[in-house]
Amino acid sequence: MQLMRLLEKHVLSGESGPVTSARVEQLTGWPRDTIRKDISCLNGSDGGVIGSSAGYDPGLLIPLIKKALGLDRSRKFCVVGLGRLGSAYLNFAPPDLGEFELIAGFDTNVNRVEILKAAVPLYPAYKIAEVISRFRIEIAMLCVPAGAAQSAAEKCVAAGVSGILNFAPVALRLPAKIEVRNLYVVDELRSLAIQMRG
Amino acid sequence: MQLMRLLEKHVLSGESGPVTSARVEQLTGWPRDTIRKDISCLNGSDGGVIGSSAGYDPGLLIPLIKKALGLDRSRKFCVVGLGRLGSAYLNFAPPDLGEFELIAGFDTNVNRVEILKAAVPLYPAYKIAEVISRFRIEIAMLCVPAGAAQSAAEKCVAAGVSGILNFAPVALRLPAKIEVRNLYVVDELRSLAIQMRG
DNA sequence: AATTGACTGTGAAATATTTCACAGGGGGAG
DNA sequence: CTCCCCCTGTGAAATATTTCACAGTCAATT
Repeated sequence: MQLMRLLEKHVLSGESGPVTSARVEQLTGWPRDTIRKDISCLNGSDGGVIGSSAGYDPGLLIPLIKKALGLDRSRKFCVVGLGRLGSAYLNFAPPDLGEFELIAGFDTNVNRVEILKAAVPLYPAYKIAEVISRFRIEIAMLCVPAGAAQSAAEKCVAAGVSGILNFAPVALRLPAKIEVRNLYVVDELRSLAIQMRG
Repeated sequence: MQLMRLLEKHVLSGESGPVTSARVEQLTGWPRDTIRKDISCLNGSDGGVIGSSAGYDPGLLIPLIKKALGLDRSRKFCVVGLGRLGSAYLNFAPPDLGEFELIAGFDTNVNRVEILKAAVPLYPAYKIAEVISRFRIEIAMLCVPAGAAQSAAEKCVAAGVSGILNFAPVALRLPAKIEVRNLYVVDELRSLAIQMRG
């Protein structure tokens, strides 16, 4: 009932025309029954129905999914730590604008801030508080080294960020109301290895 | 029953002495009951038991989890595409050796291959087949641009790779026996936003 | 205009997972 | 030595999810 959150991306994958549950199964590996069941949750209780005998119209389906998941408004985010990982994401453009908006990049190394080129302004780390609160940035992508992660996260939170995408292999300790999502590459390798064992 | 795959990392998080299910709950947010239940699956049918009234001994628990999940042997992997993202992971050292072993890096840009410094040998892309099969590399971290992902993946697979960690925002089409794990940053942002909506 | 085929919608059945509740058991304090 | 408290282990109950089966619908084709 909630995997449909991930559905979107694949449906978006550059195809046009209606999408069938069977096609989504091909693309994602999730059973078509589950997909239909999930999508059917979006059907209005008034009997309004999304799919037709031709499948689903992405132009109709995707906005509905987004609304259901609360992804129907833009959120501002920033990149903290402009090492290789962080700077890789500076050039990252979300596929359709209006969902997430990259506002700024930060690094303690003033040289980097001055030298790097990016489509958004870069600031030295001491301006984190100011910039985050000025622009009302909601999300921080944390790309700093493990040792710096906790304190950088705390700064962001103090400045008003309420969600963190954490690339540092560290379990952050933050107030419970702050949402954290960890992207540990080792864990992804592990998960992959487990799938492969099957 | 299978979330214990993710358990490891947090238990590993640099503490010594026994770990209780309540502590794991603090660290991970997963309910302690679930954790106990999951771990109890590892208990021998002969009545042998892992935990004690003090909690779990990580030195005992972790190897058991690894064995249960098939993570008790080393797997070789390589990085394909040495742009900012790929080169970021060249310096990436898995926390405990013996689980994953980085063997090589590849890039189509011969300059990069020559200039970049890394702890492992770097090769031009045309050597992918040779190197992967020579070293029997099992996993490829795919860090190439979206447009190059499909063909790079096919090369790796043809050379013998059976698992791919895909960082390119593209749905790869590969034989079903190949395990693919996609790391789409946008999707992670989305998941985070959904959690935040709660 | 009727027939065929492919697709969705959805209750009901089958599974899987999570939560509960409580029976041990061990360690430390007194 | 005994009591107390905090732990695990685990069946059973409560939920949640997935799978099934099939009725209903649209579109294209003859």
